[in-house]
Amino acid sequence: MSQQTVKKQQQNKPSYHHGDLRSTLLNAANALLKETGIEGLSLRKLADKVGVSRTAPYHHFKDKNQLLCAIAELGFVRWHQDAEHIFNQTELSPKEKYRQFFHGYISYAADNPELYDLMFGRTIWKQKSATNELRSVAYPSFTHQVEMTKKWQAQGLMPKNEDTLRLSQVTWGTMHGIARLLIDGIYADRSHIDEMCDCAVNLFTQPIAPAKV
Amino acid sequence: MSQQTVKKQQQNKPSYHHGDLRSTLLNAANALLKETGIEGLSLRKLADKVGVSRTAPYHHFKDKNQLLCAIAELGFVRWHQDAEHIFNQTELSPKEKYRQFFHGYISYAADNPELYDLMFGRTIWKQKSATNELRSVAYPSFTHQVEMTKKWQAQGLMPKNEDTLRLSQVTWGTMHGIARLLIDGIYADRSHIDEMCDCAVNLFTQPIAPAKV
DNA sequence: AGCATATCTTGACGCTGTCAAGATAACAAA
DNA sequence: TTTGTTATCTTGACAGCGTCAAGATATGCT
Repeated sequence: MSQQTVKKQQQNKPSYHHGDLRSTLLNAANALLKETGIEGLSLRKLADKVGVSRTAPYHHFKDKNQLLCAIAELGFVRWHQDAEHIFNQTELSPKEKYRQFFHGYISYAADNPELYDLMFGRTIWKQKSATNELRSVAYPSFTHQVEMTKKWQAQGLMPKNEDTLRLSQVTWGTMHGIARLLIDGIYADRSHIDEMCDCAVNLFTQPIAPAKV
Repeated sequence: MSQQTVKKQQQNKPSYHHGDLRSTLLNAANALLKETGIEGLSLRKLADKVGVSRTAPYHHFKDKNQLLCAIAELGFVRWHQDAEHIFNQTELSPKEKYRQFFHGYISYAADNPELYDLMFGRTIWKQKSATNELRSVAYPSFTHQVEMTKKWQAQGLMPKNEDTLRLSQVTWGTMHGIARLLIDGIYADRSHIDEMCDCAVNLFTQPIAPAKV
C-alpha cells in the first residue's frame, strides 16, 4: 500500500497529496534562486512551478524566511564539503593550501552568487531571523576559520604578533568583501579576480621571516 | 507673487502644489531609510509621510530606483566630504592618515548602515540601474582610492612590488567586507571594530623597510 | 485673458506574503 | 472494517507594494 503510493508519486502521477513536497520545493527554490535572484524568488511562483497551490508550502515552511534559511543551510553544507576537500590535500604547502582556500571561497561565491547572498547577506542575518538549524551549520564556518588561522600563525605563515581572532576577522572580511563586490556587480571584471586573490594572499602571508639572511 | 507663494509653502500652509516636493521627498526618504531600512522604504509610505498622494513622487522621480539613486548620490557627496577632511590633516604621518581613513570609512558605514547598503549594495548595482548622475559621483570614489594607494606605495607605506590596482581593490575590499559584516548583522560586536581596523592597517602597511638594520 | 505646461489627484491592475476555513487523503485505533 | 484523528492541500480573502492612465488644478508665458 504505502509502497504503491510512493511509486505513484515517483511516476509523477499527480494526487491530492504530493508525498515529497518539502524536498521538491527546496530543489525548485534553488533553481528559481539561480534564475531570478533572491528578490525574484516568490512563494507563489515557486508553488506554481512545482504544481501546487499558493499556500501549500506553508505546511512545510512556517514562513518564506524559513524556506530561505533551509536553502542557506544547504549552501553551508556544500561549502563545507568544498573547503574540507581543499584542506585534505596533504601534499600541499601551508601557503599553497591557504591560497587554494582563498580562491575556493571566492569561486564558490562567484559560482553561486544568489546563494552566497542568502548565506552571508542581510536578508537573513540583519533581521536576526536565522533558524537554529541554520545557526548550527553557519557558526562552525567561522570557528573553523579561527582554528585554521591559529594553526597558520603557529606555522609561521601568518604574523604571530596579531591577535588570532582579529586576524581571522580581517582575513575573512577581505574574502567576504571581494566576494560581495563581485556578486553585487561592482567588480564586473571576473578576469582580475585571481590576481586580486593572489595579492591578498601575499599581503597576509610571509611575515617577518624570509628576508633575514 | 512668486515670493508670496514661496512664503506660504515655507509656512507649511498646504496647497495643491507643494512647491518643493523633490527635496522634501529626499529628506523624508533619508529619514525613512534610517528607520525602516531599504526594504521597508516604500513610495506609498513616503508619500503619506510627506502628505501627498501615492503617485505624486512620480513627477519628480521616474522610478523608485531613481529615488534610491538620488539618495545614494547624497551619500557619496557626504562621504567624500568626510574623506577629504581626513586627508587634509597635513600634520599627520602617512600611516596615521591611512589609519584614520580606514576607521573613518568603517565609521561612516556603521553610522549610516542603510545608506551604505544603498551606495555599495546590490539593490542598485546588481541590476545595473545606476543613473548617470550617481555614476559620476560614485566612480571617483574608487579612482581616488587608487591614486592614494599609488602615493602610499611611493611613500613606502605599502608594498611597492604589488600592482597598484590590485592592491587598491584588495584594501578597499577589506574595508568593504568589514563594513558589510558589520551592517548586515554578522559582526554584531561593534566594540571590536577598532581593533579589527588596526589589525588590517598593520597588515597592509610597513612592508619590507624597517627590519633591515 | 487665454493657453500650455507642470504638478497633483483618484482609480485601477497585477504582483506579493500570509491568514482562515474547508476539502481530501493517510494512518491509527476500535 | 469502520471510525476518528491528523497531515496535507485547496480556494477565498486581505493588506501592502510599484506603477500606469486619466482627470483636476494651479502656475507661468504669450
